[in-house]
Amino acid sequence: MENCYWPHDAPPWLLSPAAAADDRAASASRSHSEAEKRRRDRINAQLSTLRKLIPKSEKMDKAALLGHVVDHVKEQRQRAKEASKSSSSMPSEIDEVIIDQHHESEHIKASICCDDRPELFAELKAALKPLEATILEAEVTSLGGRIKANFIISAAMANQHTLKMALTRLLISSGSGSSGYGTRSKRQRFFYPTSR
Amino acid sequence: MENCYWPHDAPPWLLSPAAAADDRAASASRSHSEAEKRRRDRINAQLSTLRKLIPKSEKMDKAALLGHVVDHVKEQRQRAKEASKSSSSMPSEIDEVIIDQHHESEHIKASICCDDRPELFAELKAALKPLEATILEAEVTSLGGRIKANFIISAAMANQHTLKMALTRLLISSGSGSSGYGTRSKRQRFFYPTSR
DNA sequence: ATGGACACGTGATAC
DNA sequence: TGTATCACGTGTCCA
Repeated sequence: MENCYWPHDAPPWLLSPAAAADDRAASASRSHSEAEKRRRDRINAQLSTLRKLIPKSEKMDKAALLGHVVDHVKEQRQRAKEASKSSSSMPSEIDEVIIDQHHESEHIKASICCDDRPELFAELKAALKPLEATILEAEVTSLGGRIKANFIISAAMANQHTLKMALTRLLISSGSGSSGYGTRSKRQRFFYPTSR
Repeated sequence: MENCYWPHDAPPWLLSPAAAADDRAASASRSHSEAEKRRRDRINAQLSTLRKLIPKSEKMDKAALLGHVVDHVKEQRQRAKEASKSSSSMPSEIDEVIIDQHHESEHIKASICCDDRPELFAELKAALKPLEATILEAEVTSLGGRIKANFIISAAMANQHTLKMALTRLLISSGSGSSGYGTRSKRQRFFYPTSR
């Protein structure tokens, strides 16, 4: 820098000829740096609000902060997945049969939710037998006399309706009380929590 | 830049005297810019992994990306809060009474989980009456014959034990089956979902 | 040509 | 001292 003769200031003996060009260049440079500062401020503002959201992130490097942010997002992702999984595995008060095929594979996700009764497992097995469907995974959760069964079944997509029919039959026979397992109180026994 | 005579190269006629200083300066400047580039790369790497985590963020500005990241974190935080709240408001199969005072305030969080029966509300009210405790909030969730009641009570901390005794008495009278509401099956009816 | 977004090199500063 | 980070101004490309 010290070796430059007139890097920024124009020589005194010529002013008018290139003065206009110099002025325009200086103005452009000024607005350019100002715009760049505004951009930096926007980024740093978001970084600052991220610091408030992440615990113990004061005194952290920018890169370290962002690293903890990615960890935080991934952790929350995992928690959400587990929460939704455990929620979907819990029986509700609503009798239902859900058939779900996805991923273009030959795996069918089936779930049934109904009142529990001793013979249910046997009936379920009998209902699935004629479909020649092999059960890949099974998860059964029972709470307070209600039962929720989630299956992953290897079967052709054409069997979806048959499967749904078979499971729905179990629902109906459950509601008729024909099993003699004992009729439970018919009053509403589920209230959604009052919000706040 | 063009006005500088020898901004980076030393003049040919003097080499030895300040050459050492110039070399050290050049080396320092090089390592400096290299270190700075490494720092930028680290930050941009985290930014890049954040882009993979946030949907539809491929064509986004850096500042816009970070903005969406803060939104994402806030949303997930809210979802986690609601999920944990709705989870804690669901009755489990375990009879329990929980008393919890926090925040150094005079608010006591109390919860009871037991079999449901018609007179439970009245018994609860009767149990709370002698404590002269005013109920600030009440949230009752009932599922499959089980009930979970969460209260926020304004009472002195000294009453915690009395409150716990009163609520535990309700648990015991529930277990004795003296209410004649009907004895439910004693076989285990709750299985935790098989992991994975 | 005008402004936006990015990477770069540099001075300042803290440990 | 060197070795980190940060903000700044600039060059450059793109719409």
